[in-house]
Amino acid sequence: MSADPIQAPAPPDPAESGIQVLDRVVGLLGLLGEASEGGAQLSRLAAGLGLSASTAHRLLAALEHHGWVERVEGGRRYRLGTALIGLAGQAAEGTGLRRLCRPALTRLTGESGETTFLIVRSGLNAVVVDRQEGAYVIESLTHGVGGLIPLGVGAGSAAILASQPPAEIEEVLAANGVRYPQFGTSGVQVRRRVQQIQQDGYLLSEDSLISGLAVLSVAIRPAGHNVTAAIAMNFIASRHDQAARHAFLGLARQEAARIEAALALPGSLPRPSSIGVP
Amino acid sequence: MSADPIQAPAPPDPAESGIQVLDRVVGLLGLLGEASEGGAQLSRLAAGLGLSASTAHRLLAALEHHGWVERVEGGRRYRLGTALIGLAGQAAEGTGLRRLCRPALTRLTGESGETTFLIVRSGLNAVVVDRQEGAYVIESLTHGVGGLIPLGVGAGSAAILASQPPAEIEEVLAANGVRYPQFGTSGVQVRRRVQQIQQDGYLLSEDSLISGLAVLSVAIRPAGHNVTAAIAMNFIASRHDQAARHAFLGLARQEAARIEAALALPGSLPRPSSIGVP
DNA sequence: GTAGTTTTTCCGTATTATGGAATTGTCGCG
DNA sequence: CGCGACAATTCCATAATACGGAAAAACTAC
Repeated sequence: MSADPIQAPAPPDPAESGIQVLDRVVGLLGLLGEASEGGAQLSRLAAGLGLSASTAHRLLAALEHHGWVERVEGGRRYRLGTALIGLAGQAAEGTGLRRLCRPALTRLTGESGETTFLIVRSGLNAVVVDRQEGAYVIESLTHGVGGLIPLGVGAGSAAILASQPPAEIEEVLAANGVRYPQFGTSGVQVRRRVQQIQQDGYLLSEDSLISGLAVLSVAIRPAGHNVTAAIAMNFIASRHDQAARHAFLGLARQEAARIEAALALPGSLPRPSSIGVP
Repeated sequence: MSADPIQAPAPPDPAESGIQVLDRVVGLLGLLGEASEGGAQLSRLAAGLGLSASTAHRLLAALEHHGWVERVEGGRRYRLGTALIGLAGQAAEGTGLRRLCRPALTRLTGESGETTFLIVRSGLNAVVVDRQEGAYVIESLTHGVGGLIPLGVGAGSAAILASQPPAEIEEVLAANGVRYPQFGTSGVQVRRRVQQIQQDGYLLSEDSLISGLAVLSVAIRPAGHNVTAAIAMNFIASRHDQAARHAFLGLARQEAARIEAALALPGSLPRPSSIGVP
């Protein structure tokens, strides 16, 4: 017999890691993240992952014990816990990138009065690591720190994608293809934009997903490291003329260059201080 | 024999949850969070938790697979991964509190030019859920979004503690007692401050941990819910006189009241929109 | 070039998580 | 107000899972 009739040759599910408890926990947290507002109920979660109710319950209880999951006021529904926020803070600080870039973001927001973002790659997504609010809050910009965006969608995210090696770009495009339509774009569009960025070294676009909103982004590509991050700005198109926008672009490129230079020096990342507590 | 000589009666470690893989993962991530900058190496992590090297390796590999852990450039050291940042963003948005409070923070920062924080309880800690940067960046304020502070230390954190039921307060004070000295304070001081807040309903202090830095905080105590959050402001004392500080306090109390009112209405939390992507 | 340390892989074992079944709790409807 | 249906929780025997010792490989230091 050429094929073993009983033992299927272990189909390697890309979502599995070798430790199922972890896979399941990750799955649960993922579902909880999607579940909006009122939280998710046990049975849905269990069904969503193909778990028995008892297993789901046991895992959730353990997660709750660690503060990774909370029960919504009423008592019966689950939601992501605040302990995760703390972990993430440490993760964001971990590379030191946020600390290094914050002054740049502050300066950019100060000069322009617009909202600036620091964005980093995370697998197939880009994640907002820091954000400085501009003078005018743009209502539709709901992506705060921790916001996830498919790699390629949006200015900063596209800039990061554009600075990946070609093979990597193709992989991402293939993997994210199905998600693009949900975000009002397409693989073709993303590819075009990426090429544009590779050519120019930046993105400055008047016609973002939201009409009247201009976007701008510059990738941060330090020499030695492979941190691929980007600085992005979103602003109301009508508030500035083309000259002003190009001025902002210049500032952003300057800040990016400064950060790249700082990263080139070993030990450049400033150390944290533990006092000064709100 | 009165005591069983072999089977110790399962000493219930408060850090254990019933699922050891999870406990160990939490432990690993905790250590990784403390490990600064260059990351942590496998052997230290394993030793820190009393694990065999192989177990630690297997767990870390699985975590890396999920993006919860990354390997620092060189290749051999570990650090927290960006996927956690994404999770946290969802956690922070989960309650809807951040979305609800952001306009308030923006207004407060706009009026005062100072940095404002939204802080929420997380177990024995308070965690910074949102932060709006003031016009002047105060260098020593390193606590960005996700920053962890022992409950009772710092203005916002103390305000949250003060709004807990008395028994709870005692528990927290007992548990956190040993940590206070590390943060330049003491259980006695914290208790005094908490009583002050309970009496006044707010905290306005000129003598924070950092000289020349004034702090201000107001708890958010919605009627039905038990969300205990706080708004805090840190500002340079010399930039304002006492009258101005009291004006800011008034604004903050007003915003807190507005938020409490909004929380009282069911369905008050605004829904997220998925467009508007940096 | 060699000795020592750290990381990674392998694999038999027993500890651990599993899920079916039973119990308790909660909600909706007659 | 009480019954029926559904969801959550607890219990427990089972086997699948994660464990860690040992050996190999990779890397560092000397």
